[in-house]
Amino acid sequence: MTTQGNDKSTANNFPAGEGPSASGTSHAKRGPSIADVARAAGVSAQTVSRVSNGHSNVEDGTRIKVQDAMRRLGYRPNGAARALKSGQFKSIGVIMFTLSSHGNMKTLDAIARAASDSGYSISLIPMPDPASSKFPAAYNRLREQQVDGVIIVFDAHLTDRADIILPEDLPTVVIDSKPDRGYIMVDTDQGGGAQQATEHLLSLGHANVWHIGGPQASFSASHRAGAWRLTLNTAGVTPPEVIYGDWSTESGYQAGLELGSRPEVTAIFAANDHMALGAMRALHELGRKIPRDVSVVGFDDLDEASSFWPPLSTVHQSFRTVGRLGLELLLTQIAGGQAPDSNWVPTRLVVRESTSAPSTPGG
Amino acid sequence: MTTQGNDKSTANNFPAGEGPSASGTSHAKRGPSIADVARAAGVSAQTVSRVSNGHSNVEDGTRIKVQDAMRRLGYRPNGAARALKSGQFKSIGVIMFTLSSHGNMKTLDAIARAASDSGYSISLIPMPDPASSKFPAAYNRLREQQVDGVIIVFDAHLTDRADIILPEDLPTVVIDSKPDRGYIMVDTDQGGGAQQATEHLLSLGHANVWHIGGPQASFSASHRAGAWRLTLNTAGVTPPEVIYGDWSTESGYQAGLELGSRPEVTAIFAANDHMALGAMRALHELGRKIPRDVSVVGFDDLDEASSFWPPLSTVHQSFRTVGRLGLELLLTQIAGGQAPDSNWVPTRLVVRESTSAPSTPGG
DNA sequence: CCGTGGTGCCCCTAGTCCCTA
DNA sequence: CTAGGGACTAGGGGCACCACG
Repeated sequence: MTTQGNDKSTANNFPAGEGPSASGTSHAKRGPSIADVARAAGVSAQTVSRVSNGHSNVEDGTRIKVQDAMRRLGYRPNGAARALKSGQFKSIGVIMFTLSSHGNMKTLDAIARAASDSGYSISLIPMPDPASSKFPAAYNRLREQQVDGVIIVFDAHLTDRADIILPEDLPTVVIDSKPDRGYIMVDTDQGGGAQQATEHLLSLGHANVWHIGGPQASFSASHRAGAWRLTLNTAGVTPPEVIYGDWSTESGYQAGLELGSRPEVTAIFAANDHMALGAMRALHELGRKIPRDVSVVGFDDLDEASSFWPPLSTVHQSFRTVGRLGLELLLTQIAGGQAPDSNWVPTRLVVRESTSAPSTPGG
Repeated sequence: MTTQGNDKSTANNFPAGEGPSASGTSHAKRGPSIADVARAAGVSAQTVSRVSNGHSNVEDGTRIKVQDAMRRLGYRPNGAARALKSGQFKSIGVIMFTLSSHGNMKTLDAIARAASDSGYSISLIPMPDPASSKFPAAYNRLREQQVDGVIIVFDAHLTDRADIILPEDLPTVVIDSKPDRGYIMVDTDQGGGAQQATEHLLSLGHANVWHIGGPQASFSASHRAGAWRLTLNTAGVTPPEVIYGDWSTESGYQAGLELGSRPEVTAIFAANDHMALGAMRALHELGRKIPRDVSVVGFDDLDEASSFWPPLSTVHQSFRTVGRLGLELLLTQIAGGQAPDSNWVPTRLVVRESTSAPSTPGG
């Protein structure tokens, strides 16, 4: 008789007379559970579970009764309980260092959409501090949340990550241009893009191509610079010295002031659109016409690039494809499959009005 | 011998003889549980729980033993089990319509950082389709994930959302400029910003200020246009007709071509920086000097705005503050508190080089 | 053999009980 | 005797497994 429980509210008797419901957790509103639905439909909880998971061996009449009860009560399966039972949460963690960059945002967008399509949700962990010391903490937080896998988006701006160690017990995909250590990586084909840009300028008749590089410690930047150098060498041209920026428009501006003051400079390949924008501003100020006096090519193809003055010729990279592919590779791993280690997404040169043949013969 | 368990791991005998551990869920790698830690440390599971939750009544020696065992085993509390027990998952759902806008991204960044600081994680649901029909599905997915609250970021670009109904049983904050229906909202003070921009141009001596507006169905856009109109009226100036764009640089370019061809136009206030950029491109093409012939003010203060040609005077809005405040209001609700309905975050005018006094007397 | 109901367990923590100093 | 601290138990919601008609 102690646990008589003809309805739900029973199942434990309180020794002290106090009302049980007023104990602390008043704000945690719990929705209807599988048991409530079962009671309302006049079936057992297991049958409700079967309906909810689309199992086949349920009579049509029963199924309809149950679905009706679910709708009436506004039942939603409890993901936490499901995760506890199954060990899978249908959720993936995304670690990002900053959202305030065009590429990261696009990538995140693509990951989120692809995940949503696959029935996964995204748990986002921002890492304001690129210090590797904070890294394990982020990983641990994701593990606590029972994520099934992790995508790490290393920012192109991030420089020092030599000592970041990835745990091996959680499927992981890294979006970054540093293929080693045996993890799965995806990134834009930085080298291919830089080659396209450089070849474009050479084919227009420029005798040489100057390069405004990203920070030397950045892998994407060094890939771009390396391919630029190789392309020039292949064409029999001696690469001039690189002017290094830090990806910002301001650093591009500084580099532009320096290059613009040298009359032999007729073609500039900037490692990203922001620096290209800054360089163009410097060229404007120096009175050098674009593209008549100097041609400029960027890298990224920002949405605004077509509205720069003049509209910027640039290398388009598909962050969408990178994000989608990253998720795909992660799901493959989660399913226990083998994914290829290094994955490069091709770029596309977009020619606009910041490039033309040189008006004066170079050199 | 089957389950001999001479130590505490016992407590249940398996009816069928099968080994219990080998049952089916092979792919779901489960980490060490509280029981494993307890066994390793030679204490009970409850003591481990107390240590892990920082309760006070644990002897120092015991605590250290337990923490040591945790570290050795790489133990992480299981968030799903915790959520199941407590009803709170320390997780916030964020519904966004697009990440591909500067403002949304900044806002998300701010929300994510603030949430992280408060020990909450972010579950991101993208809504590619602004159709309201998809809306309940997104909400349901979040509810399944046991989120403690929801932040909805309505995109400024989104037009028709008349029939989106917010559930009442989950704390919700809306980031948008449409204060009604009794939900909690936060947004930039659109009107105040537009007023600052307009007053700036008037105070420079311009006889009138033309406006390139955002889409008419956008609340932020109509707030900005309304305040611009009111400011002109207050100054005794009859507002000219608005040229409507769709926030894109291209639409700004079109508007710029139209306004730039009219010699009486000496001052333009564009409803966002992208349209201002497009308009400036049109003015360049038409040969009208900025700011000598025409002054231009934008709205947003994009990072690149200082590198536009010329550097753009614009209204700075703090997405960071909006995001942070939104999260704060949500946490207040989750804690059962009362949050103010309408919250406006002030703007700041940033004067750069795209504005000056008119060189010729207007009109 | 199919459809249904009953039981145990996923992991954690609140509350209570019990032991020791 | 009290007080402090460790151990035990009971679910929280859902689903795999078996038993049963």
